[in-house]
Formats: sequence, C-alpha cells, structure tokens
Amino acid sequence: MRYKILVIEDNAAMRANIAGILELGDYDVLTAANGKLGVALAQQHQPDLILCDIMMPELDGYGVLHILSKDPKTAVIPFIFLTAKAEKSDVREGMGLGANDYITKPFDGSELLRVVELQLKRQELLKTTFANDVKNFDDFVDRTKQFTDFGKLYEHQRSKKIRKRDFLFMEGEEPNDVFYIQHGHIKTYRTTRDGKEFVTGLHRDGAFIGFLPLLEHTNYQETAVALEDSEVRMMPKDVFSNLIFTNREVSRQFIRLLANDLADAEKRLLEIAYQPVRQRVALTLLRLHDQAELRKGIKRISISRKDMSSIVGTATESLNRTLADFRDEKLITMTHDGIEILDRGKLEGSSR
Amino acid sequence: MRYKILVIEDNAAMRANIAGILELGDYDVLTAANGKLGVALAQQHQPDLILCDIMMPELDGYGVLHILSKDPKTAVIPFIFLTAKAEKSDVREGMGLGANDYITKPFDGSELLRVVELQLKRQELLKTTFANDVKNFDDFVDRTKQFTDFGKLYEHQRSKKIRKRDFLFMEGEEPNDVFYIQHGHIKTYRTTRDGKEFVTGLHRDGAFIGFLPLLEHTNYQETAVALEDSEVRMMPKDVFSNLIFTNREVSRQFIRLLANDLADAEKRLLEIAYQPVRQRVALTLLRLHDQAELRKGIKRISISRKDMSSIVGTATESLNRTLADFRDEKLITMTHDGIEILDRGKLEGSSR
DNA sequence: CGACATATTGAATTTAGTCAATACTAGTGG
DNA sequence: CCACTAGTATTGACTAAATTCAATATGTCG
Repeated sequence: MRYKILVIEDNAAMRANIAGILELGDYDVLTAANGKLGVALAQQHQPDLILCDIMMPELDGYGVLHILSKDPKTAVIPFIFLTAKAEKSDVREGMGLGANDYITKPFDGSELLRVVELQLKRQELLKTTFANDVKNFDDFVDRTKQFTDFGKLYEHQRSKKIRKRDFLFMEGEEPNDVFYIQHGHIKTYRTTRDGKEFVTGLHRDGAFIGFLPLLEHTNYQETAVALEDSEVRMMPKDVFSNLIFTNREVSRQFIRLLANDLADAEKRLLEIAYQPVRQRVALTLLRLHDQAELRKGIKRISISRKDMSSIVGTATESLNRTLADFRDEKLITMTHDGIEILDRGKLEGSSR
Repeated sequence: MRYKILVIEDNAAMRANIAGILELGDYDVLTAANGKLGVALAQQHQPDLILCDIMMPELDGYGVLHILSKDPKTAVIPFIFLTAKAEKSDVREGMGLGANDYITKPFDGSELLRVVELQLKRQELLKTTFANDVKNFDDFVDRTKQFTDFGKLYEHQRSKKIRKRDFLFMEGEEPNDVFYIQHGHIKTYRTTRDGKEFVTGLHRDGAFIGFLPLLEHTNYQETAVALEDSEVRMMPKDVFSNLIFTNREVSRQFIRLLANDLADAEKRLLEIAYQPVRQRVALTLLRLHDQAELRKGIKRISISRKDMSSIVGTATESLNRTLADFRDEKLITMTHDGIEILDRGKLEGSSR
C-alpha cells in the first residue's frame, strides 16, 4: 500500500519542490495552497501524514492542527510542521499542541524523506499496538531490548547471589532497586495478620520483580524469597524510572505488561471468590503446568504443597485431599519429584 | 539549589561562549576540552545536565554518551548534543543512542537557555515521579488534562445516554471505544459459569472504563450496566491509543494508574482468600463509605444487597446476616435509603 | 393498588478449616 | 554410607463457617 501524504504550503515553488521529492520517494501526494483547503482535503481524504507550513495567510499551521485534532478521524494523523529557521523557537510550543515533528527550511530531500518515514513507521507501530501481546516479563524484556540500551543498563550493574531460603526483600522495607532474575526461582508472597502466606507470584529466569512499590511510592507490600539458589541483577530506581518513562516504546510495552497483570489479578479474584476448592486446585494445576511447559518443556509440576496451597488460597490439608481425589480419579499422578497431568480434558472439566 | 552543567567542547572559543551564556543564566558551569576529560568530570561531579559536541578528537560525542550511559550514576543525566548544521542527519541516530535533545550550531543564547531549561524541568518531573500518586480515574483525567488536548478529544465525541438497567457493554463483545462517564453510576461485573456475578467496580462521574480489553487485545471480560440513568462519552480506540502512547506525561500517569489498580487487586485477592466473611464485609463497608464520602461528602452508603454481596464475594444471605450483626452491635445503622457507619473504629477493629 | 423484585430470617446441609497423629524426605554430621 | 533430625506431607476426626433452600416480609414502579 502506498502512503498518502498531504502537503499544506502557500509558497507554490516550495510546494512543488516538496511534492516532487515525495513522489520520488514513492508516496501519493495531495497538495493544498492554504490552511482552509488543507483542512478540507484532510477531512475528505484522510491522508496517512500531513506536512504543514506554519506561516500562512488566513489560516496558519497552528490553526490547521487545532481544527484537525478536534475531529477523531483526523486527530490521529501524524502532523509535521515546516518552519523557517527564524521561527524555530515557536516550534517547541507547536510540538506541545500535538505536532509530531518539525522540519526547518531549508532542508534537503534526504532529511525530508527520513523524517516522513520515521513518523509513518511510528504510526504503523502504534496501529499494531492492539494486535500483539506481551505474555510475560521475558517477552517484555525481549521486546524492549531492541528499543533501548536495556541490556547495557544491566551489564554493569551490581548483581547479587542469594541462596535458597534467603530473602530478596521483605514486606515493609523501602524499595531502592528493581530486580531482574538472572537465573533461579523466586517466590513473592503477602502475609495476613494471622501469619498466613498468600503467594502472589513465582518468578523464574528473566523476570522482573519489585517495581510495583516504586510506581506506587509505597514500601514493599510483599516478601520475596529464593526457592533455590539464584542470581539477581539490580537496577537503581532512578534508572528504572528513566527507562520506563523516557522511552516511548518501553512505556508502551510496560503499560501492556501492567494491563496483563491486572487482567490476571481480576480473573484470579473471580475464581477465588466463587469457585470451590476443587475447581481452584484444578485451575492452579493447569496454570502451573502451562507455565512449566512454556518455559522449558517440562511436564512435571514441582512445587511444595504449602506454596501451592497458598496460591490456591486454602489450607494445605484441603489441597492435599483434593490432589488425592484427582489421583484416585486418574486425572494426575504424583511422584516424589512432582505432579504430572494425565487427563487434561477432565481436569479442565472440573473447573468449568 | 543551582544546577550544575557540564560543557564538553574542543573549540576553546565556543566553549567559553557557551559557559558565559550559562553563567548568565545562573548555572554552575564545568568545562572539558575533550571527551576523555568530560567523562572524568561527569563521573566525578555528577552534573545535572551535559552539553556535548559531537565532533571531537580522541573520544567523540557518541563515545562520551556511550560510556556515561553504562554507569548508572551518570546514565540518568540529561544529555544534549551540540552539532554543526552539516552533521544534522547524524543526530537523529544520536537521539536513538539516548541523547535527550540536540542544538545545532550556530545558535543564539536564548535558544540554548530554553533547551537547557526544558531538559532540566523534564528531569525534575521525572524525579518527582515517585513522589506523587494517582488515586483514581478522576485524578488521572485531571492530571492529564493539563498535558494534552484531553478535553478537546472528548468535546466533539459522540455521547450516549443510557437508562437504568441498560447495558453499556457485555462480556464477550468486541471493544471499539473507551467510555468516559459524564454523569451517572455504572457497575461492572464478571459472571461465573454458574451465573454468579462478581462486581469488579462501581464507577461514577468522571470515571474511565472499558480500556483494559483494548490494551490486552481481547474482547470484554466484563459487563457494564447502568445503575441509574447515565450519560457517557465515547472515545474511539485509535484516539485512545494515540493519547495514551504518544504523550509522555500521559503514558506516565497511565502507568501509575494501572499500577494502582493492580496493587488494589492484589490486596483484595489476599483479603478474599483468607478473611472470613465478617471481616470482608467490614472492609467493603469502609471502602464504599470512603468512596462515597470522597466523591460528594455523602456519609450514607446506598447499594443493593445483591451488588454488595457480589463485591464481598459471598451469598446475599450471608452478607445480610453479617450486616444485621453489625447493626445489633451498634456499629452501623440501616435505613431504607442506605447504611451509615456509627463506629468506624470498631468496624476497623473487626477487619484486623 | 397489585405484581414483581428485593430483603430478611430460619433450618438444614455442605464445605473447608483446625487440630492431632503418623509417615515421609532431604540434608547433616559422624 | 548411614542414622538422625527437622521440616514436609498425608490422613483422620471434629468443628466452625458459610452456602443453599425455603418461607416470609418489605419495597418499588407502573
């Protein structure tokens, strides 16, 4: 598909020049000699990008931008200002109005094409926002690596080895770093007043933990403990904040990550509120199984009964009875090194 | 506090000129005549901002940026490139490396000061990121209004009046818009397989609903129904995505909003998993009371027993018995138009 | 006013939690 | 390499809590 670009410029020579360059770049070009015409054309044709001079008689560039950004149909179109060097200072304010970029005259063809291409690509990325999905932290890290010096930020970080049963952080402490699990297995949980644990997450290599209290400006609400010897890297909170908030693409991925977590939490809430223990156990088994398989193709779920019961949100004994039932019904097998699912279908059945 | 600025520039005249301008602008200035010196000074003094020429003998500007962005102590410092007009094209790549802005030579004093000030302000904003808090959607909308044409985007939107008991959207439908509640009261809930409702939220004027499935690229996971005649405005999903992802400040606030929701959901998860009904009812009463009071100074909680039971996650009868208990213990009063809390202290006591 | 929905109360039943005893396992030191 | 010990897991018996079913009361809206 060829992109359609609208050029709004009162100077005829300049207009022809720009149109020529863009056509060479294999774009469809529409031109308008003044702001009013430009607005009309934009509304009619909905171009993929708009180049617009600022200084024009009748309706100037700011006005055009103002009008177009009111109409949802045109508000989304990337908008680039063309400006003479002298007006440069004004442009910074123009950007505030919603322009995406600006080009100062005089410019050469390659610069024009580069800016146009960049904005089109950015818009394309934005369109695909709803089309792809971050499934977990690994994915997030992978995706963002290409957009930033993410890896670099970690390379020279302090890293910390923690042994089985050691705490990474504890409820109530003040957060100073975000942790990235180099390798290992770490459990996060919350504690009730009467001392019961509720496991909020099990995290493995490549996961990213402890950022929520930073965003919320609170102390840790949960405790993190190593289930096996692990190594984590630490990113100072300033660096993290910079990373998350400065880079547009990282922000985006991070939003999707949070949205995912939120959706999961809400789903779990529904389950825990209304499903009897048997169904919650079945669901938890399936979830743990999928996680294990996804990670390393391992089919065996190996987790302590205590931890599993505190994921399900029940007493260890209740969990155990339910697992014994499942075993008797030949839905799972239990050996000393883990649980294996025999009849996925039926197990899913008991959760529906 | 005076800001400390490091200028790295090999040309002595230019260096003196820049330093002069900055000193006039009431900044503390450090200067370095080449890249190596610059790096050393940056690490030693940790300035608040760095201005750096690109073309320098020995270690060029890119190199300086590269080295400094590896060290967490200096990675966060705003970095501005100084570049001659001819090199302009290179700069767009430099920005990709992590530079925050660039200034093309020749420039005048006012431009230099404007850019420096802008970056310092931005950095300041970033630092305060962890110091303020988005409490709810209203807050988010209020905060973001000043950074974007948020209001404008809604002004000309379609708006929709829905009557009591009408559905705004239903589980399984495909989302096309985000809704903003102009006025009214809307309940969102999920349904279990056996038809039980679980209320995920009650939303009033100024709230913003239905965005999660857009971020997740799924259909609606919940149903929204009007509890009273309401009016909502609709924002097309493209416009929403643009708003959220394009403007840095909006992204930031949105991340904080999601983080807040996530933390709430996790907290609620813990409560529901391990607190007996009595305590959950007490907590829910307090939460509903605070919401009502926060909004309009109303002390009376007016909600149907059915809805409240499905927030608490229990059977209506159980809720009712608990409320009756609270009434007998003189912790609350119940009249036909709502519940009023009499003894907040004791009620809090029963949830701890 | 009536029909329909929502609230309240009672009694029976089910579920899951607690307490207690016993079996198992992994890790430790001789 | 084995025995010992401390933590885990399993099973049973009992109990508390909360749900369900059912009946009655109250409120709401045309």
